[in-house]
Amino acid sequence: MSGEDNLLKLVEAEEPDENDYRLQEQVGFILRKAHQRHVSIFAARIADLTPPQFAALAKLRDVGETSQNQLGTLIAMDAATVKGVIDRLKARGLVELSKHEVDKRRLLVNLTAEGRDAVERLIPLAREITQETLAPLSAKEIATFMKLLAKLA
Amino acid sequence: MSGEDNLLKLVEAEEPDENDYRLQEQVGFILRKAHQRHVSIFAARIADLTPPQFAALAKLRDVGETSQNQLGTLIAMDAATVKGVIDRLKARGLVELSKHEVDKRRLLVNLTAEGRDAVERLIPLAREITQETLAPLSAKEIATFMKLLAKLA
DNA sequence: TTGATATCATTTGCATACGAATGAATTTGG
DNA sequence: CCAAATTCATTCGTATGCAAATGATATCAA
Repeated sequence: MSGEDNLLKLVEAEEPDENDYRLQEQVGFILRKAHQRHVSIFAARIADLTPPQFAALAKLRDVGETSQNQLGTLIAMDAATVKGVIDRLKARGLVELSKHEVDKRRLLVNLTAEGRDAVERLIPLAREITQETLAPLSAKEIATFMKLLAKLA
Repeated sequence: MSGEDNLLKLVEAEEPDENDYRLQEQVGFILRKAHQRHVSIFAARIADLTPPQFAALAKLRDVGETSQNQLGTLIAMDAATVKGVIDRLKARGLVELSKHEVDKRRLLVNLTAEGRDAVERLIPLAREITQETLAPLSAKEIATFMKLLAKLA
């Protein structure tokens, strides 16, 4: 092997082939597909609610009445997005809105009785959705995956 | 401990506490957040193109001219979505459309010279985006994570 | 106290994302 | 060969998701 060959190999090893970019192997692309698959599984099991809508209801069940903005922070939605989600839940009678007595900027959100019933009814299905999403992995793999995924999120 | 206590424990063990559903630990919720983080990193490095738009360009670079539908399959977008993406790329002169000579249903998509230049220029940035997205993980963790994520997608 | 800042909510505009319906063209099966 | 099924593309409606601008209110600091 000549010295030039060694140099070439070295360069290739340090600077991965310019012509070789595999979209299918990029984490962003696979993350997008994995998310799509999960949403699809969700829709198959819970047809009348989207994952963000369910997230809002589940979080309200946890924390009780909160401001719209605070809820958005808790479920990772910006103000514009959370407004749309809450509007639709309100239109369906699953949440109710009220004004904060002291801080007049805040819009308080809470579950209605119907909303609470809905969450309680859906939580078992949500557990199944989680299971089905993770079904391609073994129990051990699931533990590893969830740990690493949490680091990325 | 009474027999009733034992029964209670057994039931709790089989049927995980009804009142204990933690949204923050569900794979779908974390997957959504990880995806959001990636999109945010992407936008910070490549301001004038979205991840789906870049995916279309990168895939066209790989496979050359294809039908709009086929491209959608390759980058995991349904027909309605891919149409919008291609329309916007076309409006910016990055791809060009033509009709398939034989099969008149098909709309062929290809990179323009400008589109090809853009992809080549952006691929190094895309590599950096992948790296930054995975930065919270060690090299070993990255290998593990990508293997498991691929199984889920 | 008041002027600068910060926070909360809303609105607009743009870009995925997908189900469902439609129309045109092709392929398949009898 | 021809009717049925399939494929490709488009359109419509609905739902995130985010940046940027705006207005109202609250907090902070000089």
